[in-house]
Amino acid sequence: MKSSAHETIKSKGYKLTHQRQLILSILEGSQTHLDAEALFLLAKRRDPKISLATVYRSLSTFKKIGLIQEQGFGEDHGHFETVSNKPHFHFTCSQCGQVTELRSKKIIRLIKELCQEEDLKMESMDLLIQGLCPVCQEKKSTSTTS
Amino acid sequence: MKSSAHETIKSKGYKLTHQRQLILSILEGSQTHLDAEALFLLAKRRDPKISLATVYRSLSTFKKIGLIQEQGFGEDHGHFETVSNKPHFHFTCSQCGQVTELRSKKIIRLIKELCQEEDLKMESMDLLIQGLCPVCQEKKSTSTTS
DNA sequence: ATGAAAATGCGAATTATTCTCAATTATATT
DNA sequence: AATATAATTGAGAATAATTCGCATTTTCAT
Repeated sequence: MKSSAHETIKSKGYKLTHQRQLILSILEGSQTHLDAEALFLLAKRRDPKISLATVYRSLSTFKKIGLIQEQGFGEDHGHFETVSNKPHFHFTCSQCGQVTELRSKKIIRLIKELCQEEDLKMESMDLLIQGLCPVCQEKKSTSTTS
Repeated sequence: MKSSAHETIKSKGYKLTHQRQLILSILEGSQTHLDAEALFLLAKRRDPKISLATVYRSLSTFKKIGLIQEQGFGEDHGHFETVSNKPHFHFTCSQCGQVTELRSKKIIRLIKELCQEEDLKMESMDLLIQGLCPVCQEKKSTSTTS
């Protein structure tokens, strides 16, 4: 059975400090992808003494043990989210930036097969698709510019 | 018909400077994902006067018009590559960091279908998979540490 | 060729991230 | 519950990455 993130931290020999618990809980509770600064600001509301360096250190530790992943697509600096066991696909509109979550069991299965064929043990996957959302397609076809 | 990157730059109203041509040609010629600094160093070999700021500015322009994409996965800062019409899948080993390129016509087709179902017009896709490469799986099973 | 607007190079300014080190804290052991 | 010890933290300095400001140069339409 999959143990909680807390167990994972301890099982890897890291200490379960409450700064780490706090940061983790913020990441888990957030639907958006936070960057270090945003995370720091949120964390500070619950622990005004927490340091930005600790946020960075925690993120790098979490990343090392696979609790989170960094997303750097189209952004200027790193954004983080917890790794969910359900891999998801992000469609980002190149015009308005809106993100749509997609999912497909079939595709996930095929990707897993592809990895097995190559003898790669998959831990996580993220599919990042860029293009035009329905609204922006509409806009583009309306403004009939050359 | 798809016009070349040069055409794209001009068609978007940007000037085709030779710094931009140089940077683009390096990106196109490179198989790896370069970061701004590496790109700068390479560019300097052909144009010793080029400035790092120009590299950054070009990258951001290219990104805006969709010529390149930024990859920030697992790295500390942004890496870039030209958007190819052939989407590819990256498998990154979480232990050694080695990248394996994968490809699957079937998966690409399914992803396209998925987008069509949702009325999303795809421009590019990138599948980022993380896990253990064969070598690191071997290592892990050998060192039978609790 | 000429002029206007855009892009460049340079260094300074800003932001993002990492490091150092003394003080604190989590955990295993008693 | 108290203690030892090794990891972690906070604070700010140090470093790295990115952007900005502006004088000069270049592109491109005329």
